[in-house]
Amino acid sequence: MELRHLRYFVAVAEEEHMTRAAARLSIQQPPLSQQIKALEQELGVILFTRLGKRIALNAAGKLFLSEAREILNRVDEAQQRVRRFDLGEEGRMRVGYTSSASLHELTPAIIRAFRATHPLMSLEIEEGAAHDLLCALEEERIDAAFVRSPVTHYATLESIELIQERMVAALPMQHPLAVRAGESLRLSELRDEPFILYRQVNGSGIKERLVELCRAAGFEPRAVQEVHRMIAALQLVAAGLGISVVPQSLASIQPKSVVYRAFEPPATVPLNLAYRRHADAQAVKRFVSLSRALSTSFVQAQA
Amino acid sequence: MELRHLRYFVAVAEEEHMTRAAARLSIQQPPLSQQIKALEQELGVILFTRLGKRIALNAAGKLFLSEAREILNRVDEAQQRVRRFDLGEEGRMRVGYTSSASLHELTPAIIRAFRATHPLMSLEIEEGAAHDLLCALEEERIDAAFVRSPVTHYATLESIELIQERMVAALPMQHPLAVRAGESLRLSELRDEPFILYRQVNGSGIKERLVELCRAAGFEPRAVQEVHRMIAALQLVAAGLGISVVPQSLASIQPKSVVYRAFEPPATVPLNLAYRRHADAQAVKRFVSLSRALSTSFVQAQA
DNA sequence: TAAAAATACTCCATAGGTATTTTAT
DNA sequence: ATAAAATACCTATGGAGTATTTTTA
Repeated sequence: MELRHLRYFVAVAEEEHMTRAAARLSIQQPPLSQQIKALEQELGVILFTRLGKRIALNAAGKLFLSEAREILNRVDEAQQRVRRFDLGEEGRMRVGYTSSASLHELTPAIIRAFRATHPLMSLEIEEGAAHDLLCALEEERIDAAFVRSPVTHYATLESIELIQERMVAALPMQHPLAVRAGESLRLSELRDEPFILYRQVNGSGIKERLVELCRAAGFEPRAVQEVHRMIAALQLVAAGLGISVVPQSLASIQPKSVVYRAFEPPATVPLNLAYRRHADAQAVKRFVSLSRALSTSFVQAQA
Repeated sequence: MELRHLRYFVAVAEEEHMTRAAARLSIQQPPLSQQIKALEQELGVILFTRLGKRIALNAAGKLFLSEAREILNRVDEAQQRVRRFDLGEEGRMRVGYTSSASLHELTPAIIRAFRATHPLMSLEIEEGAAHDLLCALEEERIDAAFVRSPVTHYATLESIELIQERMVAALPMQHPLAVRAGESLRLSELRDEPFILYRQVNGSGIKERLVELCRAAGFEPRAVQEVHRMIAALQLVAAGLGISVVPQSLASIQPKSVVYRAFEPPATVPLNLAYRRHADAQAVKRFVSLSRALSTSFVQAQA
């Protein structure tokens, strides 16, 4: 049995007239009669009662008509769904982000824009540590991730840099360096300071960048405390336990009892969007290009 | 698109190997490759990633696979359903009966037997007056009906006589004729008795038969009361308001205060099974032949 | 080099067309 | 007498087969 048989059957059932049904199907009457006959033979069931000219469904035919209609509808739906999926309009998009990425306004802006432009897409969002997210990406548990770290150690992944965000020193109010708030600072001035850092295993990827920057400035940061979340670090800074270095976007979180100073030359950390190199779902490509577009206009708006 | 494309697609998706899939489908590899290509072209969507030898579903293909499987399953189910329906194994069977028919043990016996032998069939039962049931039959609201009346006035209907049931006189205990209980009676002896009859419009069809019998015996029954249900008639007999004539099977309903006497020669009323003359559903034919078989063996068991 | 998919082409099965007959109104 | 379905037969599209090339592991 082929869909042709179902299409022909539905036409005859609806027209109750072979010749009209044939015209509607743009074929001649005899082949239509033949195909209907072939269908009945394959099923082993008579579907129409032929009373001379009149041709009408019998009880079995009525049952089969509803089945045939549903099948044909389902075929149409399947075609539409796969086409829309291919265009990236329909389907599922799972996006992960690290906590520090979520604090930058660009991340929620991208999510909002994607949701608005892809209303049929089911969009799932989850927060996680950079390493966990990148593993999830490789294992196809998510489709894209906003992270601070590079993806160089993940063979199947690729990333684009959305922005380079400035980092700032977070100092306790009573700290000597806090006096000249508003003026910029050289990273090497923090050489002997006690650092509050973030745990590597659960981190967002910023710690590695910070250590890299310090080494470039000629020293190894001395950690007095390691915390899981950057907000916790700011609270410890406010309590006077040490200093920290955080992305600018975090400064708004903890404005009291903490003084922020920019660096000169600037110390920056990237916000990256990671995805599988050979992601074949169009939705991912759309998400990436939308992210790129929004980040570009964001950078231009700042300048 | 034809079902062939879906069948081929599922085979390739499951085998992840064109040549093996072709073997499974009992065709050669090149036409299979062509059909898959044609499918992808018609959809406008690439379903497989070809990495040299490897051939595997991409994201769109995975979506389409589940759709294709469901469609093919649905086609199989539709075929099975219509075949089973045609055999009378599956479908819907709506049976009506008049109240007097339901009181004869044969009716529930037939229903039980049909239910037991047709477990997939949804069997709907309803009680009603003979005329209403026969109209419902003509209008295809039910498929068969147990009635006492003939179907001669209904052009599209036909009926078989399941049994001829004896009628008995129902007499108040204090009635003169009740003295010789156990002995048979001649119908003409009831010539001057006050009859309790059943209303024609809502009746089971027995009243007409009774009037017919009385006329054959040379008199017109004199009705002192008309009731809707035969059980009500028996209650009035018990109360001494008059006499009645009822099918034997009703005697068990009201044994107290009523004396039953058989007729000689016997007065009988049929139990008929009515259905549409050109009913095309096999289930109806099965129901009729089952009823005929059970009634035959019932008659033999009595003899 | 072997194994598999793609390409090129050929063939034939069958869907569909044409002509005619049958049937019922 | 007409209109429609069925039957018979023919045509030709396209699905499937054969031969070959391309590709990659």
